[in-house]
Amino acid sequence: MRWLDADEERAWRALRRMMIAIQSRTTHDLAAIGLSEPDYEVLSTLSERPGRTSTLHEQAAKMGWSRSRLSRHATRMETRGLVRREPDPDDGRGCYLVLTEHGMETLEEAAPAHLKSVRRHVIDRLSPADLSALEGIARKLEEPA
Amino acid sequence: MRWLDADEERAWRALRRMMIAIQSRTTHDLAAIGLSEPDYEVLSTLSERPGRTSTLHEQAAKMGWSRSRLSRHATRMETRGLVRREPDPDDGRGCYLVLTEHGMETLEEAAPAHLKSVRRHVIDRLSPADLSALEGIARKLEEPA
DNA sequence: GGTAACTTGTTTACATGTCAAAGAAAAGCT
DNA sequence: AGCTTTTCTTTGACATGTAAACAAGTTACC
Repeated sequence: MRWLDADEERAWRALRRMMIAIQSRTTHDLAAIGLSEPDYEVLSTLSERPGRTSTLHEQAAKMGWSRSRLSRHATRMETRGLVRREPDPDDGRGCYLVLTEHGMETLEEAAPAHLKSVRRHVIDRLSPADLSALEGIARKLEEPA
Repeated sequence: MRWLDADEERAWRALRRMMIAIQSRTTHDLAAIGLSEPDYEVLSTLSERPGRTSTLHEQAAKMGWSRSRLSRHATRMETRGLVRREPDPDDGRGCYLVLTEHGMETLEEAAPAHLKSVRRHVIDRLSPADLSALEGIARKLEEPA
């Protein structure tokens, strides 16, 4: 068993703290405008679809969520008027998730704030060289297996 | 409002996917030996203390948790016999959290598996140069403000 | 057509986190 | 000392995630 040497240990700890910091800061900024990170993700991925619509399972797959999670979250967002469900005429089991007008307006209001948050906490802290290095490293780490 | 250019956008997306991947993989590996990420964090930070002990609020501060969260988590870990509470003789409000023998054994069994997981998903995927660059970038991003 | 196997979305039971407020104890001030 | 404020832990109410079971619809294969 080879333990982490000092460099590896420092890098791993810094990485952990970085992930927690980014997560909590962007979440906090979004919360200030009444959305959670998952809310924002649903709204933004849905808005990129033709007709602002997608079946639940397709949407869940695209976001990497369980169907159960999306079903629950959709219900919560539905009660807030951000999305609505519609039956799928081609598949009696299925069900479309549709971004409502209110959902679209909410997203359009939230997007600049979220962008500002990402800039402030991430992008604007790094040089172009850092950013490019980070992208390369992130790609190596996100790879499956 | 300045939007993200193509490079920034790619870097941000890669970073998000990276964070999710690391999180879910290390969590998954720990779960295989019966511990959650928070469990492991409590056990390992507690084990580094003299007497394997710490007051709840000190421990919470060290981990960056709310006291409420730690109190609940400690209760759950207590029912599993991993830690136990002891009154603080110097402060009637306070309460020590003590790593039990079973908690220590569990940690000693989990540590190599967790190390292997970190190596496999992070450290061993990166060159020493990458690792050093990552540490520098992470330090910039974790900085407050 | 008929049946078995799979998909899709929901739901139940539970794990885990948050916030706010309660209760007890300590510290600070006069 | 006496009173107020703070600190520490816990708890109630609730938000949100998972895994497994379920009902209903679709598909595959004979």
